Amino acid sequence: MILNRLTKLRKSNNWSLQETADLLGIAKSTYAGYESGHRRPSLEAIKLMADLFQTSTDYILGRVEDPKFQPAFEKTAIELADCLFVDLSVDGSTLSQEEIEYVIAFIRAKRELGQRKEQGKNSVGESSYLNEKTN
Amino acid sequence: MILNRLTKLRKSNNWSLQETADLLGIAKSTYAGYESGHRRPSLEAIKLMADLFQTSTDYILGRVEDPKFQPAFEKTAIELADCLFVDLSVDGSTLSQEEIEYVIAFIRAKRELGQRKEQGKNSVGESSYLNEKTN
DNA sequence: GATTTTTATACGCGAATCGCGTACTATGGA
DNA sequence: TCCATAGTACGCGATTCGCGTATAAAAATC
Repeated sequence: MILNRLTKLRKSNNWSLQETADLLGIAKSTYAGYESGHRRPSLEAIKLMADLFQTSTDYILGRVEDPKFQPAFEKTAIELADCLFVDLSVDGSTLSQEEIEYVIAFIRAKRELGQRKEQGKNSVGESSYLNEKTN
Repeated sequence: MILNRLTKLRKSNNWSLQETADLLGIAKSTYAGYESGHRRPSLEAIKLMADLFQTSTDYILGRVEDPKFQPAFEKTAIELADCLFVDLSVDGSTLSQEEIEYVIAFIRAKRELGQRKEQGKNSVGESSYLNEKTN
């Protein structure tokens, strides 16, 4: 069982622990225990969560990587806050959930400051300093 | 959890209860309890059986009908610097190439500062203290 | 047919742990 | 400041899990 996945699934729906627990019909502390690793869900709880999060028990238990039964790149645009299908990485190491949240906040702040670049456009200008790290 | 499925899976391999229990590394009476319904498997046991019988936990738990239905196993790790083929977005608007470069620089700077502020929060695996300075 | 081996089922008990209530801290808004 | 919400952690009662063991049926061996 992979702890981060539950948290990620819950946050992708913008649910609090209390909300999620209510939807599952269990106590908040119980569900919180699942996410923190203090408690492990029963078989029923696993199934309920798979239903609620619209994924599979195999994904929650860590047997498969893909939460959905569809290709990861079906969509061309991946919303960062909702990026369950892929792991993003920088310099080879995967971004943690917290880092992703920082990035989102960073982007928002940057846009807030009036740095409004064209949004739908892609200027494919390769930058040189990005490739300084070689594997 | 659907009782008959375990028995069918076991017999399709022509295994006895003892054989199956040995393969799973549990007591015969324990596994027999799963089939008879007297006992319910733990999360580990469910995963072990899914592996052994080459099916999914969802099938054993009765969430899907097809025992051979496995989700796509495409490991999707996107290196941000190389993700020209997919669009990332925040709040619905696509990140420009320049923004992505800023994000990469942001992440690198953040990691450079040493991310020891968080402890035991996200542990990918069992050891949470081991990977603070790996490569 | 009798004896031994294998298979399947069920019971009882000690140990493990599940789920809940509760308390605590941190954060943000009125 | 006060209050509400979010997240975390602890203790306890009750559930039940996993094992050994016993029993019965079936199969195999002689």
